[in-house]
Order: sequence, then structure tokens, then C-alpha cells
Amino acid sequence: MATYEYPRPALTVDCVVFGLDDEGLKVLLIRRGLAPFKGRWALPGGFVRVEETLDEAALRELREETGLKKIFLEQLYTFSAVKRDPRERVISVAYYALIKLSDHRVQAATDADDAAWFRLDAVPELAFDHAEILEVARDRLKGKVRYQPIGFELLPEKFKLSQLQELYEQILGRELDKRNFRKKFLSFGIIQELEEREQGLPGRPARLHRFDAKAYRKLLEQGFHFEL
Amino acid sequence: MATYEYPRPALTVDCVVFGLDDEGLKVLLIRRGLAPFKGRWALPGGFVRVEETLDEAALRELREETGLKKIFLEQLYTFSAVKRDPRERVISVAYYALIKLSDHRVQAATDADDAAWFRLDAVPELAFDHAEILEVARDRLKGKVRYQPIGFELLPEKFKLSQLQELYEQILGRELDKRNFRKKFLSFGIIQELEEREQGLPGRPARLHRFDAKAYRKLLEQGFHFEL
DNA sequence: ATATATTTGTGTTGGTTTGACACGCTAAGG
DNA sequence: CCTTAGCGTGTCAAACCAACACAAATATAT
Repeated sequence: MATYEYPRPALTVDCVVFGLDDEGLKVLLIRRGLAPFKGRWALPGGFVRVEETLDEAALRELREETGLKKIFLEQLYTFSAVKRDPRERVISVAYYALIKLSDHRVQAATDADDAAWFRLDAVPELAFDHAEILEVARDRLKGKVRYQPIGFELLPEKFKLSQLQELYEQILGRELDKRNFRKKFLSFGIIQELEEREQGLPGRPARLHRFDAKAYRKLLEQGFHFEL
Repeated sequence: MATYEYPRPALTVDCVVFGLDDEGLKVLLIRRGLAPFKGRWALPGGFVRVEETLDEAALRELREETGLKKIFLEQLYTFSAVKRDPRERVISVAYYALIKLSDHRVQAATDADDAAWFRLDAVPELAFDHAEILEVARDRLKGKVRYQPIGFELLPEKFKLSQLQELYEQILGRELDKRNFRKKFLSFGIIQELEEREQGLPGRPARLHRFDAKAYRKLLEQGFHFEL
């Protein structure tokens, strides 16, 4: 029990978790077991504890939901409409996360039937103001991906350039020219060409690449500006 | 008095208020009258009431501090370090505001001696984590000014192109070429050339201009993308 | 074995945008 | 009337961007 001189809003974090698989870009949702909005899909999230930062709260929730550590996570926006939670005043700090669906299978999330991945064009009706939060997250991702190399957070360690291009097309919502895309991206010097090639698929085998974080940091220090 | 099952952090808003005068870009600070950090300069701000949104809280604080309405105001980031307030757990949602120092004299703020404008290169030591908040605000402004025409919020209704250019130079922290700047900015078609000219100063009188919000909105709908 | 389907990888060109750069014009002030 | 201060303007070379098609390497089907 805690007592204060003035009433305080409750504080939660909600996470928009993006993942990529062969069907495209997806978002992780959880089915609510309790009122309000019982049975509705919602963003994973929960209350902030008084002894943790918001980042810690978001990471904790994500660990609890997905079993993952080392996730790319950024604060998105703080939502504060007075009636956004019908029970009482709840202010929510939204985060968005990018995870490599390819590497780690997301555990609790996928085999429990109360959590699932949804394609961004097939998201069901959401609880609270979560549709709005998701919208803001998509816009942020779309904006950010153009001037920060965060797309790699969604791809496996080693990837084909065609995967990278498809990812960008998904996020930006438009098609890109293959030759121009390759030319431009390679010219940055932030991805390494590996000798390895992907085999077992029809078509000419693709050379694999890897994001070179070290080279990127070095370029950043020299005032390099990544763009598109 | 309010009682809750679990302890809750307190919630505040803090505002980074930018203004422009003939000495350059400035930020509004308030001298604290109470502990902690008594006597130190700090960002204006205060506690969020339980029946208002964060935007409303920020606007209310700004009205109380500066007497201004119709201010450009945007949420910046939510700061949550556990020890950021030595008294108790306080989470602060930071906003930044741009105001036309030229038009409206800021009342309570300027004649009270417990509030003052500081040049960005001469900001005193600040209370709490406000130095960090200010830093984030500067970065945001610097980033945002390049792809959204928010600089006008700092200028008078009618302005000279040289003022606009100086503003951009201040925010971006580098010099710009006069001819290229004019060419580019005028090519967007979002500022109107007025017939009026500024008089009374030495040198050839400058033609005045005005931001054309209507034209800007129209261009936006057509997918226009402002940049630099 | 051969043919077919699939996916990768590669260059050029014309148009557009950017960045560098210098001087005459018009007013105020002495 | 002369000086000083600030405004307003155009060109050119270099860099960048968008559009465009076909051969190479593999898997699969027949």
C-alpha cells in the first residue's frame, strides 16, 4: 500500500515488437485474458515498477513475453489521453523493438496460443489506444530506417541483399530498383561481402552479407550521414 | 490523499522553451526557489494533474510561466533515471517549445528576476538532469528543422530571408551559402514574397517574407517532402 | 540428359541536384 | 558626397539519382 498527498496516474510501458519472416513484417500481439477488453488483442506491456527505469521495464516485459535478450529497443512516445484506459488514469510510455525472428524462435510467444505474430496488413482490432500506438510506431520505423541502419536488427546475421531490399520495401511501402539499391547500399561501406553463398534454393546462389557495425561506428565519427 | 496498492512514481512535465532574439537562439530557464537544487537554474515544469493530458500539463505550465498561448509544442522524450530527483522517484515527460520572442514579450518570465533567457552557448549549470534534457532537445530541433518547416515558429510573422538563414545557421551550427539557401528555400514555394520592405537599417532594404502555411499543407497532401 | 523456371548480379546514360563562387544595388550615416 | 552596411542575383562543374535489360548459376521437372 502506498499513500500520496495528491492522486497519481498509473504508469505502464507498451511495446510494439516488430519481426520479419518470409511472409513479411509482423507485429507481436497478446490476447488479453482479463477485463477490460477481455479476449481482445493488445500490445505486450505492463506496469512500471517504482525501482526500475522505463527502459528496464520495457526490457523486462519483453523478456517475460518473448524470452529474448539483447533486443533493439527505443522509446517511442508517451500516450496520455485521459480516458485511454476505462478503469483509471493510466499513462503509457510506448517502446518499439526490432527482433531477429530468424535466429531466435520466440518461445512463450509462439507456442502459447495467447500470443501471435500478425502481418501489418492484417492486424485485428486492438484494445485501448493500441492501434494508434502501432500506427505511430510504423511511422517512426519508416522515418528512422532511412537515416539509421536499424533494418539489420530484423534480419539474420548473414543475409542476402535481396532480403535487405525486401525489408526496406516492406517498411517504406514502395518498390525499389534492385541495381540502384545495391549500388547505393554497398557504397556506404557498412556491409561486408562474405564468401559464403546461400544454397539449396532455386536460382543462382546468392552471396551472403553481414552488417559491419565497427565500420559504421568509424564512419559515424567521421561525420558520415547514412541516408536511404 | 490518495492510496494505491503499489507505489507509483510521481510524474512531471519539463519544457525546453526556445526563443530567438538578436543575440541568437536562447532557452528559457527558471531559478529554483526551493530545495533540492535551491538557487539553481532549471527548466520550467511541474507536476501532472490526474485529470489532464501531458500536452495540457505542458501548455498549462507554459502559460503559467510565460503567459503565452498558441505555442508550438511537441513531446520530446520521457526521462526516467531512478535517481534523477533526489527526493523520490520522479519520471518526467519533456517537451520542447518554440516561441516568437519577437512578437510577444514574455511577461512573467522576463521581468521577474527568477526567470531568464540564456544563449545556448552560455547556459549555467542546471538542476536535476536538465542539462541532458536540454541536450536532447537541441539534437531534436537540429534534426527536425531539416525536414519540417518549424523554424518559422521562432521568427516574427514577417521576416527577411537573412533572418531565416541565420536561424538555420544557429540551429544547424554551421554556415550556409546565401545564394544556395535562397534558391532552395524559395523553390519550395512555402514562403510568400511580400511587397513590404524593411527600412531604417543601413544597407539595401530587405524584402519581407511570410510563411505560407496553406501552401505548405497543400503540398504536403501531394506528397511533397521538405528537406533542408 | 535436357529443358525450364527461378533468382542473382551487373553498367550506362540523361536529367537533376548540389556546392562553390563575386559583384552591383540601395539605403543610412557621417 | 563619400563611406559603410546589408541585400539580391547566375553560372558552371561535380555529384547524385532514376530508369532501364540481360547473362549467369543453380534447382526442379520431364
